[in-house]
Amino acid sequence: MSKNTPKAIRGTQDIFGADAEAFAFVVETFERVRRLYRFRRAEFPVFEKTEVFARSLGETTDVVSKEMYSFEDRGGDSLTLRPEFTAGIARAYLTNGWQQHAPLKVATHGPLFRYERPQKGRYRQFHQIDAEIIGAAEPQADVELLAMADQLLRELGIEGVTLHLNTLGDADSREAWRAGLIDYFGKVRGDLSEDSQERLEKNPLRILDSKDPRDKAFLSDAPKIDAYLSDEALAFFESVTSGLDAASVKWTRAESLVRGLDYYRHTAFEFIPDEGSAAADALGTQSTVLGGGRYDGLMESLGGPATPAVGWAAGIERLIMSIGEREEAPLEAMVLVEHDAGLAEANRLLANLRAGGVVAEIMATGSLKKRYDKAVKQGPKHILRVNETGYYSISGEGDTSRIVAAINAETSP
RNA sequence: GCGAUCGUAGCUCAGUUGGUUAGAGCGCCGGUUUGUGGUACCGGAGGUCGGGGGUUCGAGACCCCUCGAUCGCCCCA
Repeated sequence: MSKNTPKAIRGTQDIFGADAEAFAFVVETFERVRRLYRFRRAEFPVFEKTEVFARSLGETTDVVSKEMYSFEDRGGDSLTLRPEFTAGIARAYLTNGWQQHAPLKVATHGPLFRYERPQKGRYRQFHQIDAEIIGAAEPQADVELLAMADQLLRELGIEGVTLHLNTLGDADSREAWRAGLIDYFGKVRGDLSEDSQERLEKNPLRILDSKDPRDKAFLSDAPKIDAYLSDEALAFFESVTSGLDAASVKWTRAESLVRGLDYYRHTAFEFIPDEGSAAADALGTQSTVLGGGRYDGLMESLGGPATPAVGWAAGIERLIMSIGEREEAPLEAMVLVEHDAGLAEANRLLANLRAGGVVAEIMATGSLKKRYDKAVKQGPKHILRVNETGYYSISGEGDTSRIVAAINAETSP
């Protein structure tokens, strides 16, 4: 490679071969499952006005303050490449008058952008599948959304992943809990890690999942959300869990599972690989494979009416790591042109084979020996030989009926 | 933003305490053998050793800077 060949942008990836097949498998499976649950397909802009994210995520969050790809366009507007789906979908819901479709179930997928240090399972351009239910306040929506996620993971063949479930309560419960945590951790502030001392100011809930041993000593006695839940919030959570049980979605209570963003209420969840599972090994420390929650506070932050909603997103790259590589479609028929005079006949054959649904390739360059060598290396089930007089024989084991039918088919006009 | 490890051919890597024209396997191209199909053999192309400075008679190797990769921390899917 010449030194003046431009390199790829840090944190981006060129996906090819078995990984690309796995990527397609994830998207195709998601599309199939999403139809079963009647989620409607939607596409959204890759960039939005910066305020869409700044207002919904909160100016002080790490994502907004230091991880967004923001730029000024030629008209002087500040735009941002989407760092997540939810804010843009909320904006679309409000600006398009989609209240008329409420409760609206939407599914989408595509690239997202975050200026972060790349590491295992994290990229600056990454890809997610995403599902949201907007305008539904009932716990039934949470149940349906989670059932869909659970079925998707199973259909992807991902084993050893468990739904970790928590509730953050309604706005009042959440605030009271937050105050309780600040009070509790504030008393031992000096003994906390530097990171957690900072979290105490910015994001006290996050202290709960600190990995620092200095913090862990205080976690077991920390106030629990359950002590602050209103009757309504508790009833909501119980409806969700009983619904999951009825739908046989396995889950485990995760009292320290929280969300960094303020707009989350009630249900919060992540699908996390069990310790020691193959998926856990494959994912390293980026353990969460699918996560989401209820975000009843979001629409108002964008100037819309109070609108309840739940959603989740899953990183396609992480799903790929959990399911491993996928084979490309096997080659069924290799048309081997022994003599250049047979090229026209070979092209006729190829057209017929492919029209008949047969996976076919042509080999027509190099010496005769090279042609056979290269043809064999591609592992075709059958080789169709063509010489200067045309097609003359087929070799290989197994059923050839589809191929023979295609060979003999009338040439399409 | 912080830390650790690493960057040699298209790919995977070797390269002894610094010492002549930087190597191997695979892949690619050409050829020989073979029964016009997986074999074996012969030959060839392909590297300013990530980039830039420095130390030295001499740097792929040592030092500094920089870019990138990988794995952690923060944050998060």
